[in-house]
Amino acid sequence: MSLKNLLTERLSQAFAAVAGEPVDPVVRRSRHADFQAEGALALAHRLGRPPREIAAEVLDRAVLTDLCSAVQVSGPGFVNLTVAGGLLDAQLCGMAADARLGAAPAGRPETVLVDYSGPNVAKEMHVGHLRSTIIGDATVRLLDWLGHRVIRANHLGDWGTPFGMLIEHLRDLGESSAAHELSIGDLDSFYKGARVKFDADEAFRQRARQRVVALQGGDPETLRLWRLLVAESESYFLAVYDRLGVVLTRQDFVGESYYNELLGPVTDELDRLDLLTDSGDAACVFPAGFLGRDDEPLPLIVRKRDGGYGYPATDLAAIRYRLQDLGATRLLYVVGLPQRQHFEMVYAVARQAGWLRPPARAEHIGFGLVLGPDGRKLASRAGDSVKLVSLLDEAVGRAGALARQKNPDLDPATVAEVARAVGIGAVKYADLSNDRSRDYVFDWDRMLALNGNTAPYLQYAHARIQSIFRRAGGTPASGGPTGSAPAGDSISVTEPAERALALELLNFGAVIGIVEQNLEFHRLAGHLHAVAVAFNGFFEHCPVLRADREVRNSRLALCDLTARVLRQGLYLLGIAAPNRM
RNA sequence: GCGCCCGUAGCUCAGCGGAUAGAGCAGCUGCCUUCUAAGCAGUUGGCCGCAGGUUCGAAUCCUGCCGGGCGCACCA
Repeated sequence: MSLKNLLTERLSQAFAAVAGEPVDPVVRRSRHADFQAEGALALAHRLGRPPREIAAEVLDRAVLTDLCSAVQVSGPGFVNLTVAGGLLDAQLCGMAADARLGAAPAGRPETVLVDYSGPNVAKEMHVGHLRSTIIGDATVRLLDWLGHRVIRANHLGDWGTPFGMLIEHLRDLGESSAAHELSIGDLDSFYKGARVKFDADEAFRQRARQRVVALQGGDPETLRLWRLLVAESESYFLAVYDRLGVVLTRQDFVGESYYNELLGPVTDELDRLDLLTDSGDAACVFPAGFLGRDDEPLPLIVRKRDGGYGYPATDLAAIRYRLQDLGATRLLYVVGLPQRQHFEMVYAVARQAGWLRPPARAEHIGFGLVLGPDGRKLASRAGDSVKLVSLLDEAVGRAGALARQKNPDLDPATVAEVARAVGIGAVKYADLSNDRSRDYVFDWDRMLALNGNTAPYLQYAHARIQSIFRRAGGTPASGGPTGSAPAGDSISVTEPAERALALELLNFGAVIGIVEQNLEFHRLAGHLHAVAVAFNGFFEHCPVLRADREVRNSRLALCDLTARVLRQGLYLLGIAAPNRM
């Protein structure tokens, strides 16, 4: 049990005795002690007694001698709690012996579907896909680690009218040269080539339209060409994901086209349920509570006037499939904030149709924009969106230059490895360390800085620990992302810097539990940063290798535990922790 | 017009009901014969957009303004 819970439990009993009813002691971390209990303040009004008097009586009745080395009433009525060293030691040892580092596995594992990344076939991946891919990846890693059954859903844009134009362009170029252009990742010029012809050439436009009809009609040759486009794009996306270090695989690609045959049946079902309204020849659902301009009810257009289906229909088919066929009880849509209303409407319809029922729920994991230094949406000098691969190349390039400059002793292979870990890690961390719902400013110098709340700072703390173990003449017991339990040396913290580090480390499990619920990864990032800060303080003030044997072993164990927390935390964010840098 | 997100130090951001609002950068000061100074320690800097309200207590909750961004029927 966590320190906070232990303290809460004991204090609850004392508070209940004083108040004559259950009271939350409200235990929090404190600047004035290790923890503080604030419950007396809230109680004062109800009991009509001064809060300090209540706090004093609570302390009188509370059994805390085995948990705290000092307790004190302070300020207007806070109870300040200093955790006993022995308790810290025991907690640290327990944590060190736990492969999960004190993070509770899911109490009730469920099937979670995460919809993220979602690039468009035959189009370049750009910064617009960055956040969804990174946040989705972290979501998948965390929930999977906690023992949930996680289904990764990469909802590719692989269907729709643009494919008429793209397939015709493919035929014009010839399959082999088109495939070549696509396989080298030059999707931009392929798409633009098609676009230019479509805009300028009436004959091409005609062919494109007919091709759309053929595609929707299931013409075998058209489908073959379409599959070629999709397959080439998928290969390209996989290369980008590999570079990014994202766990998406080809099996996770379930594009919009997958739902084509479900569109009719879903529409029929909505009709049977009497949810469908004919509105100007379009088949619409009007979920309650959604109003558009001029206060008219806002429709979700299931079938367009021309008989075609748009993305609302696909999203409805997908949500039904995910709930009914895949059995997901938690649906996470990692999609930009602007689409908030659209998804709220989809969920509302799914609820009205009876598909989305508790305990199943759907959540929009929305996020803001990536801004350039000018405070506007990040764009290239030419004004168009920045290719994701060029962004990653630059990240690795900059990190490599920094690595060579800061640590000239590294051999080229290590530099390459460090450059990748640091460069890609910096980009991901810059994203995940900010509140999802806000826009954030993309700034190379800041995200690659060794100071502050950055990936390199955390990675550096980890590398310093590994350096200690190299010099100690042995490798730390832990190796993988989760690691195994260390040698079993007992930990004993005495110095203030050790205590500060211990208190941060012991917070890991609670933070994981919170992020499991709200998927606010900046809280995990903030925790890891606090751990790294505490470690660097410890590193400065508490020699490890020069200490006497007993202290040395204890500190080595503390170092290993710190490394494991950093490594596991970074792993959950999708970031590598190199052993040297 | 309606709805959503956001206004915290010069800059980039935490904090989202509790004690004197915290980091990093930028500025100023110290610390490398000692486990990676890619570090540490110190210091300067804030009517928490404005105004009401709720509360023993508000940056945090409610209401109304002001400012910025984004959505709101057949493109995804």
